[in-house]
Amino acid sequence: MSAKRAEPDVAFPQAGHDHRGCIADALRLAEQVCAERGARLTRLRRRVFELIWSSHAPVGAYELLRRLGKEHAGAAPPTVYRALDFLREHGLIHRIESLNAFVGCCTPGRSHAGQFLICRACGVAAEIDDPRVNAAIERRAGEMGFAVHHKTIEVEGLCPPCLEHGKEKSDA
Amino acid sequence: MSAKRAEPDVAFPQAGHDHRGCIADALRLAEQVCAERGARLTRLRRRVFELIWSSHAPVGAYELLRRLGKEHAGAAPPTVYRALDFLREHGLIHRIESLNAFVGCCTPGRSHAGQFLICRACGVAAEIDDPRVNAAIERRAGEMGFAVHHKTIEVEGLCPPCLEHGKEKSDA
DNA sequence: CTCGAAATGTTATATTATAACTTTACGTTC
DNA sequence: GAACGTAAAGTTATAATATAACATTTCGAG
Repeated sequence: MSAKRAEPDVAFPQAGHDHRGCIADALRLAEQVCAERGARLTRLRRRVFELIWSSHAPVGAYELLRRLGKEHAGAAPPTVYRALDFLREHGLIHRIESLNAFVGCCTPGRSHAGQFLICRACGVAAEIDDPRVNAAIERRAGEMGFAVHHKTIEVEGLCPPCLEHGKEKSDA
Repeated sequence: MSAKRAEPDVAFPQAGHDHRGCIADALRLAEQVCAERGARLTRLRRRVFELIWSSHAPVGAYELLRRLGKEHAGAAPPTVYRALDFLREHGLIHRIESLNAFVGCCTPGRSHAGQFLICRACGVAAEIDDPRVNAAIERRAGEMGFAVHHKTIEVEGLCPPCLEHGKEKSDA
């Protein structure tokens, strides 16, 4: 289904990358994670997961609801939020606090600092998990006697393709 | 009015610190910044600013509205949001994305990466501006060809006093 | 098959934020 | 100091995001 992704997909996708493959890979990983944990990736949860993965740009809960509603009668806000809660509990997606939106996790089961570079032109969020950034934060926190529980690192700016083409608001 | 703060107040306040002094200092700095910029720190804006500074814990817009409402007839959401917009434009406060809340800036006019350590027990947010954290992020972004525009760095955990006393939900 | 727990459906509402238009305040010019 | 223009604040309505609470359905374990 997919030839790419020998390594975690941490870069910004090139135009015309094999996105069908991204989705398939993500779904396969999600199934694997859920199987290991005995978590039930139901039809609804899987569908929400696919909708989130339909692009590399974070999606809002109500946008998911709109997309879901067309095929799923009786979908209401709790429908979506519960699926999102499940997916987050199992590390399959992340919430982008600065956008009130959700994006697929490229490395479920792995580290998980939750660091993102987010393009303000195309909306794409690239998950990075830079050990130097983590170390710098842990170090400073340690110096101040602060016990770190969770980090939110969201960097807004322009991704390489958008910098080059000077384009606005397309999608990936 | 205040003896403390020869240096920016970047640490977690000790119990019983001179908070009146914090407010007075913040207000003085804000007046200075506004004067330099020809910005009008009106009575309303000043009052919202004081309310934000009434603690070191970020405050929600509607909480500000409730506090304001007791003394300011006809206060409505736009009243507060417009004041918040003004204060943010001039770098006098920060928005904490992960809390949908606002907190005073300790170093208006200065650098401004907007990095916070936020205690999940007492709610206090300490603004740090760690050059190593900044450098690590800039470096990674540079390697990826990403042009950084704005960083959101919010670290949740336990501050030293709360770690020691194992206490919950007081305030500063 | 039955039971119990987990998932989902359903209705209502809380919380956060902004749009759009009106009125008031206030500095500037004459 | 009167007239004007702009910035600020008032006012009403509504958009966008999120959760509470209870009913029903699904589904696997036994």
